[in-house]
Amino acid sequence: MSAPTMEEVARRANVALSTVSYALNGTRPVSEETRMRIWAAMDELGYQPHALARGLASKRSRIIALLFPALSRGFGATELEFVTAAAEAAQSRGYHLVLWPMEIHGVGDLQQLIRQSLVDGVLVMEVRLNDERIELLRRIGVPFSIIGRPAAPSDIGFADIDFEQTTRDAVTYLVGLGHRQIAFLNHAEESFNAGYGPSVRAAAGFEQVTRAAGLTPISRFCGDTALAGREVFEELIRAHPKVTALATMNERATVGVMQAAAERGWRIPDDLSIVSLVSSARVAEMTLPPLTAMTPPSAELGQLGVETLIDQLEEDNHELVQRLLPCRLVVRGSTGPSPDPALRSHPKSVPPQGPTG
Amino acid sequence: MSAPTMEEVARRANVALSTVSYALNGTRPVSEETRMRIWAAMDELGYQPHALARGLASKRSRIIALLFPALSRGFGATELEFVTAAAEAAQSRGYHLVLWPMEIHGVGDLQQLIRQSLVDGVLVMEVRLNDERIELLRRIGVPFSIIGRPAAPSDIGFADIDFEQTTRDAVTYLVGLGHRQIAFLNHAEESFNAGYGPSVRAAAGFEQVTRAAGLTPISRFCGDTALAGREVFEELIRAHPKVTALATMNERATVGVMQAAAERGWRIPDDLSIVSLVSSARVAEMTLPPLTAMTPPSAELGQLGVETLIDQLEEDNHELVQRLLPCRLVVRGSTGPSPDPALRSHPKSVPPQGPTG
DNA sequence: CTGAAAGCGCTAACAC
DNA sequence: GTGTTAGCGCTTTCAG
Repeated sequence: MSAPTMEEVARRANVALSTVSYALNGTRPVSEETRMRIWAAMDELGYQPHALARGLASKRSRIIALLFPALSRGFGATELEFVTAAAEAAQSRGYHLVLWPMEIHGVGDLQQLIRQSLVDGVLVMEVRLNDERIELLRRIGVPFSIIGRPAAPSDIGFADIDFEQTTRDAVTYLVGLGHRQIAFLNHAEESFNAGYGPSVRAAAGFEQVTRAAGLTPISRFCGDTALAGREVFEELIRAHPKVTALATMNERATVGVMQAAAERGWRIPDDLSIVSLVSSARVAEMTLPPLTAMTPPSAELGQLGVETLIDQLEEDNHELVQRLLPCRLVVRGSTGPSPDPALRSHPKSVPPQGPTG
Repeated sequence: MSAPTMEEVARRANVALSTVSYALNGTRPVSEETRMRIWAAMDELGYQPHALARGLASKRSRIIALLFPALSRGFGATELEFVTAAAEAAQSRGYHLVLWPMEIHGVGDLQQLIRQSLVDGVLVMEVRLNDERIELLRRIGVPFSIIGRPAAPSDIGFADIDFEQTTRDAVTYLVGLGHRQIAFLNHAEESFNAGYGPSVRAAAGFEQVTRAAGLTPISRFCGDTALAGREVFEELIRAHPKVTALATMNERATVGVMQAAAERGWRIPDDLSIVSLVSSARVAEMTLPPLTAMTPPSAELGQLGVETLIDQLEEDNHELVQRLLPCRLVVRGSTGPSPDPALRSHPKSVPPQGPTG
């Protein structure tokens, strides 16, 4: 009933217990013949090494922790894909992935968890520019890699979406469609000020690309809600009536924009083009028309994050991996050639109408 | 630098190593005074028990595995919320949650994983009516609990959405709005035939409630894509032109329905009401109008699943927990009073138009 | 190339 | 109440 141990394997193969260990781990050469006998014994018994015992003796648990902020903003299908990919990558390298949901500021808990010596390393996601967790991890000396980038990532491995490039690509695409007055709807101002990476870097990318194209950058902060989207869009259009295209950072706000546009009698993409920066297919396909979006390489990031970490754990002189991956443009129905803004209808004829009306 | 051990704590508190262990686990009474000394020593040293050593000695790792199908259909925000809740529940009971992404049929891998004695129990999600994993788990003798229900769940703990009740509630709500011709859009026929629980049970619930209300049940299978949604809806309306309300199982199909309705010139909810069965807020709010939906109790399910499992692990004579939780109705903009079907516009005037048009 | 044996840090008898 | 000690199943010296 109980699982076979290495000792039983050794007895059955007529070798010393340690020889089985060596054969299993390749830590020391073992003659072809004995190895065969050992293998045979192992699968006759259905032997699997005991993970805890192995970890205790070797001081390497082969478990890594995925640290993620509990139910935070913007946690959706994209992040799930990421988590899945991370777990699969870990598994395929013989590791396990444990989930540590945790408030960004729950640094005390983190330390406790790590002191339990359960994990060899930590993968951190949703990293802020100045993230307490990074500093703590570094101080404790646990190997870790991160998804996202802190302010000065000089000496840590990371994988991140290239938000600057993504934003540039999106705007370049809009410019290619003939749009000249392009606005950028960022996350809320608080996020930006708090140094939230996507917000800060997308803004930088937008500045660059619009200036490089000889356009005037128009941008707004906007809370991650439909209501905020409506309000900000209304204000934006009043201030810049000639805007014909929008790049948005948040899907809920995007829906608000679409509502507001519809109430104005504007059709998408005929009167207004919208490209959503960083939207998964699942979400982008929920709107009418479906959103042209920059789709994040979630699976690649998850895999890359894990690989980076494991390399670091296994190789002594590993090279530091720092990778930026841009999102892929997926054209759906929310973008089209630039209209002549002067020909669009005016808002006065359509009474404001609630989303549930 | 290296973590303090129990021995150091014992020395510092002037007690035997075992006394520290007893004080820590409450396995044996320890006098108030010594316990205080031990506690003091523990937090002066910042002691945390070594998880692997403890697990090896006690034969209980305090790790549970979450078995989930890798990137399967319908895996989204809802499931993520569930996973997060499960991880939090585990953490708050002193357990860790490891992720085991795995094909439904990768039953051999499951066995290997379990033989490693890494986990005390397994939490299975996305359970099919006849799920190979359940049978294997039972045969191996690992404690487990499940989210979802297999065909004959007589002797295993589970937590599941009450799809029958959920569907009844949704239809009852529509009936209350005056609708009399209500159609049900199930998942694809293959899912149903494969015994996919949500599909089978929601269908049963729909039958019951419509008959009880003296209505004729109208239902269709429908693939989980917008295109399928459009096609099935068109066929449905041709066959049953008086249908004024729809209950749908899948969000993508729902979007297709909304497209098709819009092309017909029908307004939602004025000409057609839609209630989405089992949609998270995040997704339901992406459409225009936002979807009235039955929102799954994801967090509760995750927590319940973990609690059920841990109870089973810790108590000897645990009672079998089998819980069904209905979804909560959240009214948004896609439902309203029943229109007079005769007054709705006819499709001929509006040319068919692609989703990206 | 192989074997013997000393731990890894803790739990749980078994003593007193 | 507390102390002593034999493992848990494996890795890894140290001897051959």
